[in-house]
Amino acid sequence: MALTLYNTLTRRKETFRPIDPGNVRMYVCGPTVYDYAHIGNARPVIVFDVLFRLLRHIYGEKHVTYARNITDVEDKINARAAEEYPGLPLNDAIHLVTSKTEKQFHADIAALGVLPPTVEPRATEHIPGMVRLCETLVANGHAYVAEDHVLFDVSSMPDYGRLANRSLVDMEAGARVDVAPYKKGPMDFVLWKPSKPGEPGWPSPAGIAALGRPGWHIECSAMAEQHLGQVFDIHGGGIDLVFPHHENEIAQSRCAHGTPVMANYWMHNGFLQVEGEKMSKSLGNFVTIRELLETTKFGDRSWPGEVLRLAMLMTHYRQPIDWTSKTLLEARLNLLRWVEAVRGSDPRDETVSPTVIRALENDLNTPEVIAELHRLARLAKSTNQDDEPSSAANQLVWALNFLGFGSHKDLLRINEELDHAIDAALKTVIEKGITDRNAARKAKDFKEADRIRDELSAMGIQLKDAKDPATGEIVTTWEVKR
RNA sequence: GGCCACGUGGCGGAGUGGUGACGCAGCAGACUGCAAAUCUGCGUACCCCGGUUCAAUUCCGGGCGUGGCCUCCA
Repeated sequence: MALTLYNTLTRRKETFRPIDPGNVRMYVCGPTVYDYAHIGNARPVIVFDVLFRLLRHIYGEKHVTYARNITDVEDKINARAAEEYPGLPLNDAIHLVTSKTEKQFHADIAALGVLPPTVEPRATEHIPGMVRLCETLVANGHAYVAEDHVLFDVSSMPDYGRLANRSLVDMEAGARVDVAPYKKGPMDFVLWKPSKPGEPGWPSPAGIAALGRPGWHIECSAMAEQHLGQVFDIHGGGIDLVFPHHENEIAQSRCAHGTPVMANYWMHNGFLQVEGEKMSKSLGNFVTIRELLETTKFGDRSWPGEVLRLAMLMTHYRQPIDWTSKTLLEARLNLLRWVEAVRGSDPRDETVSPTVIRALENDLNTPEVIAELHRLARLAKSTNQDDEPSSAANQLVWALNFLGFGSHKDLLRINEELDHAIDAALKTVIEKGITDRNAARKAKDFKEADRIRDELSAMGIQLKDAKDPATGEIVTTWEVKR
């Protein structure tokens, strides 16, 4: 089956046909680095990581270029820098904020099993490209200079609004923004603006004498052009970026290059809510990736990155997702189950279940993938040899690996973390309890056996008795209560 | 006000013009000294009102509800 993707441009699922199968190119809007990434930021990062992995599987690792940018010039960064380092020159403070935040971001998403993109361009390293775009747009009549700003003239582009599916007339009718007096049209947007003294500034385009800095959208146009070319295959991001960010990127790039499209396929992940409400600092439900990984702030426990990743993939990427501790518990339970199913296996020949690939090829239907993982786990744990448990376990290992949950070894480590993360002293107590209890059971002193079991249970340790299928002996294991 | 999504069983969550998602919870059986765990099996659904159709949860129209965008936002 061919890869099919939902395209926001056409509002339907389409067969994916790359411009050049030898170099499939994808751009995804990355973070603006001024603060810890929150769990909503993690969604596109994970979703497009899955797509990246799938594209590499289909076209070959060397034939996919994935660019995910870092925006390190922006008003919020300036504000944060001034606030955090009031004693430093602004530009030094900005550098501290952006480099620190970028490091945090990389550490956070690495914990989520996200592969590094092929290139990770920074906005500040692409200022000349932005200046050139401005120059071109002014020269060809799509932009104009006013009060040291360069503004895009939306009336110069007949199909402006096509991605967001709205006409200029609609937007102006619904406008509720004060229009800057120097704008020709109310929807015109800034490509370049003057810097205030002390702010980061670069030599301006189009004969503007004052130092300036880029507007919000231009950085993506410049970085995409440099790393992927004027027209490329896939452009992704959160659905809230459709308008104005992506619409304006399209306007700038297409009008500068004279191309009918910027990217052939536009993909957008759905919005994330937290416990049924919009995530916001004022509601107090704002939650960062790092808090989920390292603190017990959400759901009274910390969560391994694999659990967060799975929770994100349990809902289809275009659907809204409600981020709840219940969802995380369910993800954790599923993961434990799968890890248990592959624990004793010895995976060799790499075979990713065709069902998994087929489900992903259908517009990244990860819930269907998860159903297949459950099926494989059931077979792997089946006692019926006709089900070929070892083959199923092997497939499960490779499917999980393919989806970014790590190698077989990593999976066993997850199990250790989720199940046996307990200090050595307590482990000794548990082992002794099991030995004593089994002795008591042999002596038919069930009162004593149950007392030991209850005592461990009160400590949060669950004993599990299982029959060894070969010998018929009862083997007792334990886990931290789920 | 304009535009765009979404509304599936107790819960989460796929999908489909006519029969099965899947998971959790629940119920039953096997196992167990009894439990738990595990294994096996089972049930219940498609917001409301019209329309199209032999047939609609699925397509179309209207309504209601929730969310998003129109201003920084993944």
